[in-house]
Amino acid sequence: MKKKSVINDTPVCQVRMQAISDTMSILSGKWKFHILGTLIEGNKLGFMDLLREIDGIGTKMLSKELQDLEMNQLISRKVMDTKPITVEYSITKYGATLEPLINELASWGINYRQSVHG
Amino acid sequence: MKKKSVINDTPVCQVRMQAISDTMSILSGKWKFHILGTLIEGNKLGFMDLLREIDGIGTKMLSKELQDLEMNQLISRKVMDTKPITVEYSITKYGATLEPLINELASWGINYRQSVHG
DNA sequence: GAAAGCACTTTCCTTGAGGAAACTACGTAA
DNA sequence: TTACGTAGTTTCCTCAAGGAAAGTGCTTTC
Repeated sequence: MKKKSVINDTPVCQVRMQAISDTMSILSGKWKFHILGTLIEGNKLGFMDLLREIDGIGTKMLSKELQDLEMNQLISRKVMDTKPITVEYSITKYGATLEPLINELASWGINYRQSVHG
Repeated sequence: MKKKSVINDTPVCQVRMQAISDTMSILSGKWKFHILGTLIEGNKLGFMDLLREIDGIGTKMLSKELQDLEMNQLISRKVMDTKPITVEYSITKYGATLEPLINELASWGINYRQSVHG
């Protein structure tokens, strides 16, 4: 019989572990943080704006990641009634709650770089 | 000629974006946060302890992820002079600086779950 | 001397993430 | 009428992440 875990076998740990998996699954992939970060900085942006802002991303991935983020209510998509139709992507109120997390991620990375090189 | 980005074209944004990529690259994969979280909770743990604590992980991935984390100075590996040799994995001082990030990740996930269901 | 525990490594395999390029569709400006 | 800008979708391809299972080497216990 397999031995049971000790540390992670408390309800609080299970919930925490599950929560981390949830968050990482919602924010999975190479581009989500970049898109969210750009939309937090830039307020309202079109598809082509995002394509230009986010260095290296292609149309397929941008389109797919935007759909994912919209599905999870982190960003909103609004089709504007302009001559060549334009789309406005913006961060939602809920998406904005990720700002502390993104800041933490960024500042940890900056410190890491300094401690490795400096 | 390709238009330039506007929002992300400031040095501070470039640095932030790079920092986020750095952090995510160090903490990439399915298991790093679970391993780090468990070691923060559990202090000193052996290979088999971790295998039991982290639900679903296999020996190959555990071994590989532990090597990654050790290489990046986030955990330390100490071979003990016991009869069947045992190994003590523990979080380093530097690895412990990830605690706020992990907490933020966990609490965001918990809030997300509540706001979706509750 | 057989089994079981520790700590891994190796091999083989599948799936999915992600990139490149082409294509759709509509409207405007030159 | 040709080109450009908007906003994507579709197809094809590759590579790396990750899982399963078996093997390695050592030691202690039954």
